[in-house]
Amino acid sequence: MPNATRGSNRGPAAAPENRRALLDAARRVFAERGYRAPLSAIAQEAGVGQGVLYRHFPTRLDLALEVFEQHFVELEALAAEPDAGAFGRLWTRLLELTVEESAFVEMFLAARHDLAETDLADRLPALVAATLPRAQSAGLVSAHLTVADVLLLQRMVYGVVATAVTDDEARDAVAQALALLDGVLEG
Amino acid sequence: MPNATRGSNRGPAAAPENRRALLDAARRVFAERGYRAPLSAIAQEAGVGQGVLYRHFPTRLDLALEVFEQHFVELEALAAEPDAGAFGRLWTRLLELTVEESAFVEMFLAARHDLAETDLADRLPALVAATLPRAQSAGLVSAHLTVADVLLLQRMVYGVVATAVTDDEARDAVAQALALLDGVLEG
Amino acid sequence: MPNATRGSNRGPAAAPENRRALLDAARRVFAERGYRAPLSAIAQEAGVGQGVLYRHFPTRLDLALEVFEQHFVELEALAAEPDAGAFGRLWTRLLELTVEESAFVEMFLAARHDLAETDLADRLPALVAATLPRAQSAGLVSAHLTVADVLLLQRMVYGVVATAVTDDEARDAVAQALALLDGVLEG
Amino acid sequence: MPNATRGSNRGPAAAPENRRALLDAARRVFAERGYRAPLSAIAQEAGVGQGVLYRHFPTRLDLALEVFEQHFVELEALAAEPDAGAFGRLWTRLLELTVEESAFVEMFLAARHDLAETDLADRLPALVAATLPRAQSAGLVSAHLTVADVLLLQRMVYGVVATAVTDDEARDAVAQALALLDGVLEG
DNA sequence: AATGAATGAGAATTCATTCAT
DNA sequence: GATGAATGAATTCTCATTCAT
Repeated sequence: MPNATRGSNRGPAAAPENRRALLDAARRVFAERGYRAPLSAIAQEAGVGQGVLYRHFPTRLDLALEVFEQHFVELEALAAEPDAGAFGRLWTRLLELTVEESAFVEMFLAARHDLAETDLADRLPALVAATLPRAQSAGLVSAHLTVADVLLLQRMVYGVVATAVTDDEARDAVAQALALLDGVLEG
Repeated sequence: MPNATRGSNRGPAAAPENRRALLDAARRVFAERGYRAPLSAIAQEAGVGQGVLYRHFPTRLDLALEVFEQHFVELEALAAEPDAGAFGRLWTRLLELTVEESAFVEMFLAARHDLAETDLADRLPALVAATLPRAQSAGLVSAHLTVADVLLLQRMVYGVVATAVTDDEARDAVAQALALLDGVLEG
Repeated sequence: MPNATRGSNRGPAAAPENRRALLDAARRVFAERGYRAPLSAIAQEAGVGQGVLYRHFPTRLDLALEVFEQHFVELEALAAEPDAGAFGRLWTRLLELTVEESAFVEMFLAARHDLAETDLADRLPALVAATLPRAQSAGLVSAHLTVADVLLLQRMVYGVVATAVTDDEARDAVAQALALLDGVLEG
Repeated sequence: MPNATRGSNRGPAAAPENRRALLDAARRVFAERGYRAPLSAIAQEAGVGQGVLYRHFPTRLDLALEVFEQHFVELEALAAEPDAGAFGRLWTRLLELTVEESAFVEMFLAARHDLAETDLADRLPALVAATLPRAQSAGLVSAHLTVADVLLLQRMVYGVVATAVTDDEARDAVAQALALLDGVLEG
C-alpha cells in the first residue's frame, strides 16, 4: 500500500505546466542519454512524480510523438506559406533540424518501428508535395526532382549526420554532401 | 585418473572453437535482437557458459569489434587486388554489406561512440585511398571524386538504409538513391 | 455571480446519485475484475472523480460492505414473511446468490478477515434462526437440523462454487451436492 | 548498468539448497501473506537474490505448482498402497491437508485459473479412482459413492475451511460437517 | 461537495557481472 | 579454462491516497 507522501501537491492547476516540463525534460534527456533513457529520469528531470508522466504520456512513444509533433508544426507552418520560396525554406529548416537536433535523428531512428503505426511518415511527404511544384515552376529547383527524390535526399543527409562523430563534423560533412549533390538539386 | 568428460566441460582445447561459436552467435543475435541484446542470449546461442563469453570478450564492444573485423578482413582482401576494378568491387561489396547486413548498420550506430577510440574509422578510408586512383586512371570513376567524397556517399547510402522500414524498402531506396547519384559517381 | 455549471461539477445535489452510481459500479467492477480491482476503475465506471469515491466510501471494505448490505436487505425481507415457507425461500435465494454471484463469493473470501469486525457474520444466522423452526414445525425440513447445520451446509455449497472452474460447472456441481445432501436436509 | 555486488556468492553448489530455501520460504510467505504476496518477500525470506528466484521459478505459478507437487507426492504414496484401507488413509490425509494447511487452500483458490492448463486437476480424481473401489469391496465405504461424489465432498469441506474465521473454528466446523455427512459416506 | 491531477512507494522483471566449483 | 548459478541494482509500470481548485 503506497503512501501518498504529504508534500507539494500543487493540484490540477499544475497539469499544463507539468506537461510542458515533461516535454522539455524528455527532449533534454533523450538528447543526452538517447531515446532509450529511463522514463524515471525524465520524470525526475521534469520535477514530477512518475505517475504524472504516465498520466500525460502513457507510453514512451507518446512522449516521442509529442516531441516530433512540435517540429512538425513548425515545418507545416513553413509549408503553408503560398510563395515559391516555401519549399526552399522548408528544405533549409529540415536540414537544420537534421543537423542541429541530432537527438531528434536518433530518437526517430530508435522509435522508427513503433512509429510505423502512426501517420508521421506521411506528413513530411505531404509537405514536400505541397511546396515542391511551386518551386519548380519558378525555376528554383530542378524540374526532374520528384517528391520521392527529395525525401531520399533528406535520408541521405540523415545518414551523414547519423554517422558523424561530433556535431561539428556533422555540419561540415553535410555541407560537403550538399556540394556533391548540387547538380542533383538545382536546375 | 583421467576422467575428463564430466559434464560438458570440454576443457581448454575447446577455447578456439568457443571463440568462433561466440562470434557466430553474436552476429546472429545482434542481427535478430539488435546490438543491445542480452549477452546471456549470445552465450546461450553459442552453447557456452556466460563466463566463457567474458573470458574471450570482456566487453560488448570487444565482441562487436570482432564482428566488424571479419567484414574488414573481407574488404581488405578485395582492396588488395591490384587491378583497376578493385575499387568497383570494394564499393559494390560495401553497399551490399550496408544493405544486407542492416544489423551491421545498427550495431555500428549503437557502438559508434565507443568505437571512437579504435582505429576502425581509419581503415575504410585507407581502402578507398588504395583503390580509387587506379579506377580513376582507368576512367571507371569520375576523376573529380575524392576519397572523402566516396566515404560521404557511403554514409549517405547508410542513411537510406538506416531509415528504411523494411529490408525490401531499403534495397529499393538504395537503388533509387544510386540512380540519383549517378552523375556524381561516373565520369 | 452564479456561474454554476463549470465543467461537470453537478454540486451537492448529485451526492445520492453518485453514491448509487458508485455502488453499481463497484458491483460490476468487483464482478469483472475481482475484489482487488483498482478503486480508480470503480470511480471511472461510476463516472465520478476519485475524491467522490473516497468521500462516500473511505475504504474498499466500506464499499464491499454496502454491496453485501443490499443482498442482506433482500434476504431479510424474505425472512420477515411469517409463513412456514419463508425458510425454504430464504435457503433457495441464498443458494442462488452463492451460485449466480460468484463475484460475491470471491469478494466475501477476500474481505473475510476485514469483515471479522463487523456484524455481518451474525446476520445470516439470525435469519435462519428466525425461519427454521416454523419450517420444521410444518414438517418441511428435517427436525434434526440445527441452525448451525444450515449455515454449515451453506458453507459447503460455498466450497463447491468457490472451487468450480466455470459458472456452469458450479451450477451442476451444486445440484449434485444438494442431491448428495438430500437425506440430510429433508425429514 | 547493474553492479554485481561483491559479497556472498556461494557458487553453483548452493543451487539445490537455494531451491529448497525458496520452496520453504514460499510456503511460509504464501501462508502468512496469501498467494499474491510479493515475490520479493519470498526471495528475501529465503535469503537469496531476486534473480535466483526467477532462475528457479520463472513464474509465481511454477512456485505454487512445486508446493502443490510436494503434497501430491505424499498423497500418491498413500494411494499406491494396495490394501483396502488406502482410500481411508488418503481421505483422512486430504482432510488434514485441507484443514491444516489453509494456506494451501487459499493458494489453490487463487491459482485456480492459472492451474487450468496443468494436469493438477486430474491427479486427485485419479488417486480416488484408484483406491475407492477396493474400499467399497471391503465394505468400508458406501457402495453408492462415486469418485465424483468423493471429490465433491472434499470441495464441500474446502468450503467450510475457506469460510472459517480461525484455524480452530475450521477444525470444529469440519468435524461437524463430517458428522452431518456421516450417512453419505458410510455404507 | 465534486473534480481529477499529483504523489511516490511498491512490485515484477531483466541483465551485467562475479565467482565457487 | 569452462560452467552456470548467484547477485542485486535498475527499470517499468501500477495504484492508493491526498489535495488544490
